[in-house]
This record gives sequence, structure tokens and C-alpha cells, in this order.
Amino acid sequence: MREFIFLTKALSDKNRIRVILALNKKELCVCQITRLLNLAPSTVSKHLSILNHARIIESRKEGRWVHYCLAKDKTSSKAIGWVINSLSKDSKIIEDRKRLKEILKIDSEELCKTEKIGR
Amino acid sequence: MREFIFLTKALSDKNRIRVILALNKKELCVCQITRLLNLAPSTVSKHLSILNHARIIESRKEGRWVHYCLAKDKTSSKAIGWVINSLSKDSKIIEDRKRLKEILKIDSEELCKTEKIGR
DNA sequence: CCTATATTTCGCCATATAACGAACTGTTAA
DNA sequence: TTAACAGTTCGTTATATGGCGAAATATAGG
Repeated sequence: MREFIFLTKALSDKNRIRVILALNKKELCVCQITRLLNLAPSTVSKHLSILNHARIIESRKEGRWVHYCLAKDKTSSKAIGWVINSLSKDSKIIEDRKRLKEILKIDSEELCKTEKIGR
Repeated sequence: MREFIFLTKALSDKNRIRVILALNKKELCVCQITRLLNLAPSTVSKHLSILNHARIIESRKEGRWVHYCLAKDKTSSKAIGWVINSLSKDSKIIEDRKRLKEILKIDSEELCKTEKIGR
């Protein structure tokens, strides 16, 4: 029950849902996610830690960067599938998909440095 | 998105989850649910209204009584199935199932009058 | 009409949550 | 070793949520 509530609580925030959908196709580093959500890095980190705790995402450290991807965990993948199916046609999510495409064009090295531009 | 968040928020409270599982087999009136959860009627009513708003449950009025059952709605039934599947073996839910059996033995007329006993 | 009963709505309080900026940790590169 | 940078943790603040009891609403029966 505890774990289930962690899971549903993790799924009950718009920005965390946006992260899940953004990670659908490929892993992303924190600064890319931060740029997409347009929130303070500390806020994004908190969201990622909640998703991680709920076993929805997994992290992989590479030098200074931390990359996140959807968890392969069997229990959560059912929930993840449900979320993605339910919202892949949501207008905000479609907008995010476009924005993410632009973000991915920017070299990772450059991205974080220019973080504040356009906020 | 709005509706999806309503749904996940509705699913992110332990007592609301207990209500969903309790309604799995048959509809219940508010006083039966109140007795099961052992919460103030006003609190239970609030929970039921949240579940109703999220289209997880439906109400049917019969005289002074309001009966609730799981919604037949296609969108939510996927979520409901997931919840029931995930938690039908949870210890608290099993305990509830036993308690509910006892509660259902009591005549509805009697139940609400004796509400405060045993709290 | 008046009372009892079933449920909901309202107002309150305590706690949880999402947001931020500042301070901290760890890593790379000068 | 220092500076720059990525990310997290901490402390604060505003708002949301879950709980209660009291009051309001609606219905049944005397």
C-alpha cells in the first residue's frame, strides 16, 4: 500500500507527468529536463527524486551529468504505460515534444551555460 | 491533463483507495463506508466527492440514503482495474474485506443509529 | 408541521507539498 | 589548487489537503 501511494502521489503532479512523457523515447540529463519544465534546478531535482523514489525513473551518473530514464521495473512499467497512453495526445505534452526537439538540437555543453536565457 | 491529474490525485490517498476496493464487489451506502473507514461522516463525504469528481465512483440516491458504486466509465475503469489488481492482496485491504463482511450483516436501518459504538 | 436521520457544506486547524534561492557536494578543467 | 559548473540538500514561504465538528440540506415518519 505504501509503495502504491508513493506511485500515485508521484503521478499526481503535472510537471512530474511531463517528465515521464519526455523520457518516453530517450534518456535526458537534468539540465535538459530543467530547460523543458522551465523551473528552478532545485525544484526539478526534487521532482526527479520523487519519481526515482516511486521507482518510475532511474538515474545514471556520467561525469558532472546525471541522466534519467524510465525504470524497467515491472511493477511501475504498467503505470508508466498507462500514463503515456493516456496523455500522449495532450496538448501540453505535444507542445513539450516540440520544445524538447529544439532543446536536443542544442549541444549539452552549451545548454546549461545558457540556462537563464528565455525564461 | 486536468482530468488525468484529478484521477491520480484521487488515487493518492489511502482511505480513498480503501473505498475503491470496498466497492469492488457491490455498492455501499455512505454509512457503511463511514463505518468501514472509521472517520467522521463529513470526511468520508469529502472523499466520496473527490472520487466522484474523478469519475471513479457513481452515486444513486434512494430516500435518505446515497449508494455509491464503481463507475462504468471506460477511461476510469482501466485505472480502477489497475488499483484493484495491485492491492487486492494488501494486508489492510484484506482486513477491510473481513470488517466489511461483518458490517454487511448489520441491517442498514440499524447501522447508522449505532454509528458511534466501537469508535 | 415537527422531529429524527443521512448526507453534504462550511469553517477551522495541522500537516504536506511545490516553489524558490542559498548553501553544499562532487567533478572537470584551467 | 582554484574556478567553473551540474546537481542535490536545506530553509523558507504560499498553497493544498485531510481531518474534525457545527451548521445546512433533504427526506421519512409521527
